[in-house]
Amino acid sequence: MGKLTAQAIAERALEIGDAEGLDAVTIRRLAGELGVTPMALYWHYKNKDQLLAGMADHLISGFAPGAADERPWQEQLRDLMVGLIRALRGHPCARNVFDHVDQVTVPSFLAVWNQALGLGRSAGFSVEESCLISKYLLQSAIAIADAPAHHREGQEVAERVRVKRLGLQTLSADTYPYIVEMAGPLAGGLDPELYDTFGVDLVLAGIEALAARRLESSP
Amino acid sequence: MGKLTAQAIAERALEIGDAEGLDAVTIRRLAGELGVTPMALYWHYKNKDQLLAGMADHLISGFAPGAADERPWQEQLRDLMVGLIRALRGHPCARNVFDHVDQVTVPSFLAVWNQALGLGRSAGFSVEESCLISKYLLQSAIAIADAPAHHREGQEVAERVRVKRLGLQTLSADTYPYIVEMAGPLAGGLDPELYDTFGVDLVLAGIEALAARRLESSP
DNA sequence: ACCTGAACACCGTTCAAGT
DNA sequence: ACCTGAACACCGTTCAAGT
Repeated sequence: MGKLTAQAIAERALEIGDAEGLDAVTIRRLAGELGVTPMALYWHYKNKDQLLAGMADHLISGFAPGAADERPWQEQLRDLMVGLIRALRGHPCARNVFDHVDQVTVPSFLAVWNQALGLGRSAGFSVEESCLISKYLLQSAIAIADAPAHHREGQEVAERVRVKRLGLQTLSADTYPYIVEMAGPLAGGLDPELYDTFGVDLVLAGIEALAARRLESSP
Repeated sequence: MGKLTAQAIAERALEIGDAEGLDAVTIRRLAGELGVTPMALYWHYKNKDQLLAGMADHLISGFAPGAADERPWQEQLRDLMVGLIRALRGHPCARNVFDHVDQVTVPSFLAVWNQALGLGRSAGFSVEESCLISKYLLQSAIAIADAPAHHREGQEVAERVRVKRLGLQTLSADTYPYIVEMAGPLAGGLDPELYDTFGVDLVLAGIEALAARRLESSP
């Protein structure tokens, strides 16, 4: 089979993480599946944090944002967001990976971030505001990509949703009336289409609204 | 000293997590600090996940949202968000805790969530939309509360920000021009005031904009 | 009800050594 | 350059036993 390379290790780690959760991604387990000694991995990654960063980089590596063009910034920001979501979709452990990683050490993520920063600036936001907007947009994209509604519609995930819904429905309807009422959608039974469009719309609507406020206060 | 109770254990765990990071919160370490055998903790929490849920619950327990009143929903949603942010502020490990916990198992979090759901409904959003909005608002609040700008202004955190900024500044200015330019604010050197107000404004502006769109499309 | 002691099956990582 | 072997200092958790 293929040679043992940093890339191959990260890919295998993602397979394990997607299938069994990030906790199952262990140096020893990973080495075992790759038919190698645990220490072999330390040649390619100097520790587990670096491996996680490698996984994060691999997750985004397929999505290189094109150079900024002449279209309105709203459109480009939306493309960036849906592109990122699409790249992370199908990797259930993606969000978990990014939670454990210092995003500043992930080159492909920095590339996307850089693009978002530029678009924020061109929308008329200050340096500080652009930082906040971009952080917020990227974080929201990661969260949206993590929608349970989209994870491979396996039998066992449907079962987990069912259990979760039942758990919510059996809560006290006096103290948590709305939770009980909306147990179905809350547990993950949402329309995937709506989840994506609505989430992206929400983020972009907020950014656009603040951009408009900026313009009217300092014309 | 105080008796060994689930509450006391969660408090001590939060102290460790806030001071040294969540990884330092270990059953054995925690038991040691409490002057007790590791197994003693298993009487109060049946496993570590339950302990983390207890920590999450303790984080929010100080913030009980008042019943919904007659004020406009925008105002109440804002109060809910800033209240949650204030409750989590000063607990650097809060975000990490919530990342590891199934939020549905945290009663005090469910109470806040329930409130947000109700306000979403009263804003005219559908059941599904209210679910998405509330999830999004709560998640954003947790992220905003985690602002590095707010963590106890200790010497060592200032040093970490400096190192991070330098790391960003020494990146290739060709591939990441905006990142390099905005290294300062990106590394965490933002005005705390701006961070909060702008973040909350962003989320609420998005929600309000979508509420307005709903009204005009189905009057 | 509340806690201890000993044991099990794991971790990440270092360090010296092999080829 | 790339990988192995043995060892260290940890983990979470179970299970039987104490009071």
